[in-house]
Amino acid sequence: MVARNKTEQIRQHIIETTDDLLYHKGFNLMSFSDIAAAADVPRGNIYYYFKTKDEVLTAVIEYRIEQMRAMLETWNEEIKTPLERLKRYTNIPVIELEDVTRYGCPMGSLNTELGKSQRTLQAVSRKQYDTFLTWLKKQFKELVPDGNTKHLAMHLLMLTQGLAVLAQSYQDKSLVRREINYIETWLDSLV
Amino acid sequence: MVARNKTEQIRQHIIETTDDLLYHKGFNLMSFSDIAAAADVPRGNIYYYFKTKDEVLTAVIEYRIEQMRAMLETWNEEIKTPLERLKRYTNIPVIELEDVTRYGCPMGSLNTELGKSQRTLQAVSRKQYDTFLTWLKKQFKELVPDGNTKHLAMHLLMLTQGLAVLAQSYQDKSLVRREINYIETWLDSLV
DNA sequence: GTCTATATGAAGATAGAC
DNA sequence: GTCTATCTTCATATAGAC
Repeated sequence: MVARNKTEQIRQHIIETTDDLLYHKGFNLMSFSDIAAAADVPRGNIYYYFKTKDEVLTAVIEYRIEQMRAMLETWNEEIKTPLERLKRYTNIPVIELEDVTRYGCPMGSLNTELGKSQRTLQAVSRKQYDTFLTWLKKQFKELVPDGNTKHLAMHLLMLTQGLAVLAQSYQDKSLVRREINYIETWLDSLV
Repeated sequence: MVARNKTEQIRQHIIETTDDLLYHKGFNLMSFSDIAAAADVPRGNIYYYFKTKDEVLTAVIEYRIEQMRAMLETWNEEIKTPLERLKRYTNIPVIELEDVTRYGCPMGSLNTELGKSQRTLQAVSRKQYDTFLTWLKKQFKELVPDGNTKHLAMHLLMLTQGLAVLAQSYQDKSLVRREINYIETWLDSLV
């Protein structure tokens, strides 16, 4: 989605700065004041672009999913084998090591927060998982045609989520590297 | 810790009702009004027992850890082999299936929430993990004396955390059962 | 010790001047 | 379209009557 006029540009700018803010503070501790300050837009103006905080969240999730799809599309083109593609996915926490050990997984931490008592919003957030899962299933289907691709995709996602939770809790980078190695070994064993 | 006088009894009662509340709503969405209502204590009275919300949290975590220690002590006495003890731990999510699929892991979800921008409180919450990890290390030490018990304990904890995150996100009970089976197979393979 | 009333601040959201 | 001033609500926290 390309921002056309000025309103669209500012709206897009708010979405992009709020993306980080949401990751760093979580949804419930992220206020409109925070959003306005981060985007450098006057406090009351945010309401011209978004009616409610829920609407901001939805827009940010949509933006994230667009980014993810573009990334996965690039991987599809540039990485030739499903095994290497799965390893590329697996290595996200290593590449994002600083952020993962500090703030956890952007998808997982948000889902966990919203799942308690904001399930409508959690359903929105969960679409991030869905996007990855669909792609992961395709890769597993290519890698092990006879396997249960749904379970395999879920399993891999689960491993990365558990690792992100503990990596953040203990600020432990070596745990990330170690567990990612295990996952790669497991992927190799499937071929 | 046994509640002696009436003040101690009420304080203890507040802690126990807040334990569930914290699990179901999370820390930042749990208000003093919620706490007072759940414990059936007049709103302002809570401040007679706890000066701040942080203090309530600390008391609840201490209570949880007491409970955990008692539970682990019972397991030590009643379950004879380290393998069976580790499987007993592993099966917590199956036994707590309704809660885990609805609210996630009480330790993990709290750690994730507090880890964003309340790291002092997160350090308090993390002691829950520490308590389990210490016990898990002991069991692995007995099971595989030559293994890296610290890594094994972390790995097992990580698996249960990942499973809780996804189980809650998708409200998926079969995922819990399936993944617990994998973990048990893995434990068996270590012997 | 117990409870009510209230102070204080920050949140989400809105009205309306420019 | 842009921004300020403000409304309302609800949060944590306190003062002080009983």
